[in-house]
Amino acid sequence: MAAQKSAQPAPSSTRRSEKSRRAIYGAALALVGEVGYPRTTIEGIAARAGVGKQTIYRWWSSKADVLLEAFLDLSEQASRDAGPEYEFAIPDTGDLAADLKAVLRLTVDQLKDPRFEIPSRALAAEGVVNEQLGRVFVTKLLEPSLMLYVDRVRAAQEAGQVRPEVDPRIALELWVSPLAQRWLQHTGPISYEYTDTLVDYALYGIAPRTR
Amino acid sequence: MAAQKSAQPAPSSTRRSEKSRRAIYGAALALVGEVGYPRTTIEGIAARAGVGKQTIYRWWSSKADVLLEAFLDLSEQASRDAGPEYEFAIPDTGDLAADLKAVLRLTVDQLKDPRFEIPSRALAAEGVVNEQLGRVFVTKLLEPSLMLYVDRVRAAQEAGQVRPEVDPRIALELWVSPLAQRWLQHTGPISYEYTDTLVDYALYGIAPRTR
DNA sequence: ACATCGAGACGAACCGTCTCGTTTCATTCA
DNA sequence: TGAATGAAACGAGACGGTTCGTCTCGATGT
Repeated sequence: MAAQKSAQPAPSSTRRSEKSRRAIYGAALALVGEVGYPRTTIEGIAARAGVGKQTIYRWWSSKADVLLEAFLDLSEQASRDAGPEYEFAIPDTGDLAADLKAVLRLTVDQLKDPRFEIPSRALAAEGVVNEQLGRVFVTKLLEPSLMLYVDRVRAAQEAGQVRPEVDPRIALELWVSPLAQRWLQHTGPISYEYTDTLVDYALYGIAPRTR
Repeated sequence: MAAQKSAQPAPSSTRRSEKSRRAIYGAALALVGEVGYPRTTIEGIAARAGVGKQTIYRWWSSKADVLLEAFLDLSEQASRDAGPEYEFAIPDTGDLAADLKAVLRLTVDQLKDPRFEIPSRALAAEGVVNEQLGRVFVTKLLEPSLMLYVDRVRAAQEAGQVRPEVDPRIALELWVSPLAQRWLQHTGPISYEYTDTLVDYALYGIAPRTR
């Protein structure tokens, strides 16, 4: 379960200090939350963690890389805390619209949780400009969540609630992307009413229903 | 037409050197294109523009601010080049789906134009993390384009092609946001087929059409 | 034993501020 | 009209401060 290995680091060794690793994660997340991403420095993280700078440079390639792993660790920890065998998934009550609305409401709450907001904003921003990091961010954090929607949409297709020729991977973007963009770029407010509306539009379209 | 005034700067005066301003815009855009945003520095811009650092600090508050105005200037210039009285708008042939698909295809092309890609990526990224700049970016660049969709959707509503209770500002996000997210976060490929599909899903929904 | 550890010195790069003379330009006055 | 004037912006770059990433140090711990 543990041991994320990044691309380049891998100097070698099992002598690595677990205590330092955790202290670095904690310091990085704390600093980003307190002073923001741009003013979070490697030197600051090292000092706060009570660690030599070399210990950071030995195992990570950049500030963004440290924060990415710290955030991945936080996410894993959070999902472990949510229950030992609780696997997050989208409910299937048979009513696709209701299920999607329920999950999106949870997402809205999570997007507003300050514990997640600043680090994920920082990572998303870095990913926009740094394609390599962006791909890791998307692959490890975003894509797994999106696949849950793919599964749920496929189930709905089998239940005849979604047209069979619809591509689930594109369909999910009809509600995920608008929410993501409003959050990321501050292009509009985020509310339960908003996400409910998105689901309705996505399912039934904006054209008149009786053609 | 000229004279963008930023929020704070305003030291005073009409003695401002137009030549320096343009040289700074050019240097900023060139550097961002060549070495990327993070390695573009104020000192670098000043040197490249043949300008003293103070001249930059006098008129702009940050690297992001310089680049934002440079990009705004580039956009204005581009739309002037596109024709003296050519006002960009969404066509209205009476066929909403076709009109949207046509405009989105143009957008796809533009998103892949390297002249725009790197600076707008950099600005979008900065806007994610820097809310103040983000709002200017959204207000001055993004929102005006989105309003064109609002107008077109409203026309479609009057023509009975879109349900009257639909909120046009939310409707447009069904095709704009997915495209924006794929581009910004590299979450998927961008193609004409993709945007065509988005329009179809948005207009008619993903649920079976005959209920 | 030996690689990693905490600590911090080191030069380089930029930061943002601050003088320098120099240039530019609106105003003043011949 | 058209030279002289003076204030503000200008190019250049020195300056101290911060952070970078690299590099020694013993000390630690496995």
